[in-house]
Amino acid sequence: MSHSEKADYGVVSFLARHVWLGMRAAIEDELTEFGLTVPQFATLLMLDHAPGMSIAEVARACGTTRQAANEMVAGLQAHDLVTRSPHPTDRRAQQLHTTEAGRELFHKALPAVRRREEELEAGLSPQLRSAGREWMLAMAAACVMQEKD
Amino acid sequence: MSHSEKADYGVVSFLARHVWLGMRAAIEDELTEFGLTVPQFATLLMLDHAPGMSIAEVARACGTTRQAANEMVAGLQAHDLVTRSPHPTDRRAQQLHTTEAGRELFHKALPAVRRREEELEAGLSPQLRSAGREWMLAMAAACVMQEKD
DNA sequence: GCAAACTCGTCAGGTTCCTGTCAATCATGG
DNA sequence: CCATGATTGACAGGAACCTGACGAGTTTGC
Repeated sequence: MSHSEKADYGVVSFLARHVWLGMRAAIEDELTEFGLTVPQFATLLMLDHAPGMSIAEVARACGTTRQAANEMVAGLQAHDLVTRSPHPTDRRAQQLHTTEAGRELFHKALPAVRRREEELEAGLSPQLRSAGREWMLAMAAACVMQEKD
Repeated sequence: MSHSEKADYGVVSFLARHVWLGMRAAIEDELTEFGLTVPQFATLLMLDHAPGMSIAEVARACGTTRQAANEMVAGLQAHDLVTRSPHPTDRRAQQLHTTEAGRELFHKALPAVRRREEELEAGLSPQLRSAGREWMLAMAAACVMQEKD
């Protein structure tokens, strides 16, 4: 009761952390029914919108490292959900593509995740939901600004 | 440029994750000058507002496990920033208290963290900042609701 | 009063992720 | 044209965290 409302007193970062942890637990609960982990789902989300990404690009988009992304993609590859193929022009990089099974599983999992997120936001007004997204987009942009100092 | 603005397309959870990661990197950068890690600072924050908390209470407040909190407190204890003392009534629990050095270090680190957070929010209107907090508080509350199902 | 259920701190084991490094490859500037 | 720097994927090693379990202690319900 008190550990989530006043514990982060005055430190916005920890409030953001609690939101992320809570939402991750929610979508993790949905994804287990599809045999996917949260990072794996994130990778499928990226590859669905931008096929042919490399490991490094996925890592940057997910906010993790190349190694973690590499192991995660290996897991997806073991389940025949994605494929690695040599990049046509860059001989260092590998193109990642979702398989037919990967796309099918992803498009079944995505609605479940979206629905769960909407359930969490059910009690909020459209204005507040929009403002929350606006605030997060602005903060994310401000955070990437500071990285290049 | 594009990896933080459209990558989370439609999935709010990942947007929240990027915000948390960015803000954590920011305050982590400030805390290294004081020799503190982010979880250690979080623990000092909790203990400053509620002295005498137990390990388990700190773990719940920080959104982590008893073991992680235990090891973290051991680190703080090694630097003489907190003390463990037996609980007066509950013989299982241990009371955690900040030492004088712990309070002094914390009250030097807290303004640095606050200032860094304000810098990140510098370009936002007061209304948007307030709305962001309101959205996160509501989401955190909704997430703890779902946990007891 | 007492047994069952719960919570405390702790230990062991395993998983996940990160840092640091490497050869290979691409990009950039003189 | 070529040297320097940056990037990609991979490899080791370690740090941080979690799950599962345990004895000890407390709370709850009958």
